[in-house]
Amino acid sequence: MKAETSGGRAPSLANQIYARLKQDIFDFRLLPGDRITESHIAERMGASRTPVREALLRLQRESYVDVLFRNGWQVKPFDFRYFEELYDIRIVLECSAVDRLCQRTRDTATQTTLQQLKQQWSLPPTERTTGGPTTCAMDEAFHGQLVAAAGNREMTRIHQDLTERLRIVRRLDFTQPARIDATYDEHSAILQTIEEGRAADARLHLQQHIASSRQAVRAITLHMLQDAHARNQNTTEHTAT
Amino acid sequence: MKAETSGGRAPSLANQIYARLKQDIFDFRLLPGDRITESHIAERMGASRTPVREALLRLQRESYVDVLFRNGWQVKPFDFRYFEELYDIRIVLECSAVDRLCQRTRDTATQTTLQQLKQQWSLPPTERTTGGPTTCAMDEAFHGQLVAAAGNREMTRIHQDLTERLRIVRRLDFTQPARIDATYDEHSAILQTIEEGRAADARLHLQQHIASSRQAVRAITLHMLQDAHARNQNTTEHTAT
DNA sequence: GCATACCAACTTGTATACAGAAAGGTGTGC
DNA sequence: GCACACCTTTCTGTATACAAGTTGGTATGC
Repeated sequence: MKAETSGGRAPSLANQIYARLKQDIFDFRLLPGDRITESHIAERMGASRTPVREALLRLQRESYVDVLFRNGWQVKPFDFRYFEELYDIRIVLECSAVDRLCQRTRDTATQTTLQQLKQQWSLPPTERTTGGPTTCAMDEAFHGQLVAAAGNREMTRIHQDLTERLRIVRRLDFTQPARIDATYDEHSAILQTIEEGRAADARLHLQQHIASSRQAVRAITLHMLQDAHARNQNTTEHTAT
Repeated sequence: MKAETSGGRAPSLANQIYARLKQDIFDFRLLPGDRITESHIAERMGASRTPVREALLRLQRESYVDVLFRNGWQVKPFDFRYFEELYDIRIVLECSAVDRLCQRTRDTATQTTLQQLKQQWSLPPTERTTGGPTTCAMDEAFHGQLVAAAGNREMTRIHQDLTERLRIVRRLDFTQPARIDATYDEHSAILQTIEEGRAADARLHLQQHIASSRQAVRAITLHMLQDAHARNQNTTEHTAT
């Protein structure tokens, strides 16, 4: 999972800066709409502009930031339609993966994967994890493994990409205990229907599962964003003068 | 369609170099497996290493090249499975788009798009274009518009990305007159079934259409590649000594 | 007091310089 | 003749210097 571009070596400065910047965006230290410059980041990270620029260009290609011609960079404003579209693509990709899995229920590798997942998600309520971040990572892994099991490596890559982009809003889904419980139940149901080869039902379960996550996230995101904005205005009063 | 990162301005050196390098790969001037260095490209393009590096990093993220740690760059070897996987993802995405269009056949915008496409593709054999590159571009546009009409901008973006990556092999499909004729017929059939709201049939038509393209391309690619390798060995005899 | 033109400070885009590391050739020991 | 070690070359990764251009403020004219 340490798939850096340089291979197994120590991550390059550019990669480190990339990760830190992304984390800053995720943790709302860099707010959507904020303006930033290469020099400031370079100074803050204790590096030169070159690796900073490389990181920013990568973040740009991943739609996290925009460059204004000779006028600095901007953290991309939140676009709810964008995230909902990503959710829809997830539904399409994962449904196709489920379809394929349903056709191959007799395949040994498929069975193994399904058994492993079942063991992880068919737990009684008392043994379930309750930590938000942990559950979030587990949920990501579940959907990722489902797609990966279908065997299309490139589709898996695209799905990982979607997962990355959605993480910023998705983890907010796992702050409510009710949603965590629902996740366990829904995952179990999905696995069960796949195992029985009922493709149509499995698709439906999956579709509803993802849709409800999307629904839950929408309200929370808006709230968090307003909160972060309020906090930001309290700490740094650059509105005066 | 001039969507450069810098906006409406003159394309930056980095973007120019990116485009030229990609064209070199497409035209088999850079063969899969070839080793290249930043300095050589910089010299050949009359620029410094900085924009060359930016272009290479972008090509790397798009799976055209790989970087070998402090040991140059390599044009990625042809991976047929990779291309077939891209074709499969196209099928999944476009089928979902067709599904959505079938649900919205009464929508005015949908009808307009369908009518436009129909006018373009429901031509008698005598009025059809026969030029390979032209037909290829038209085919790309057809499938792109189909996805775009479904309304998911992000899915449209991913589909464009797939189209870009597949172009290197896909254009080989339109060198045979029989395949061009088949394309016209198949596109007409797809549009007709969508208009009639027969989702299942439309999916089937589309699926077969893309699959046959994939099939046709496979053999041709292999042949072209061998050809290019042979030519390369004749012109540059770096095998001796 | 208002509008306009100029100027200075920043910012990105590009070029160049330097450092660390890998590969391949060369020479030496056997 | 063969193997191993060293060294030179070369290449990427990073830092720094320079060029081109935009923005915002200030001063001047009206």
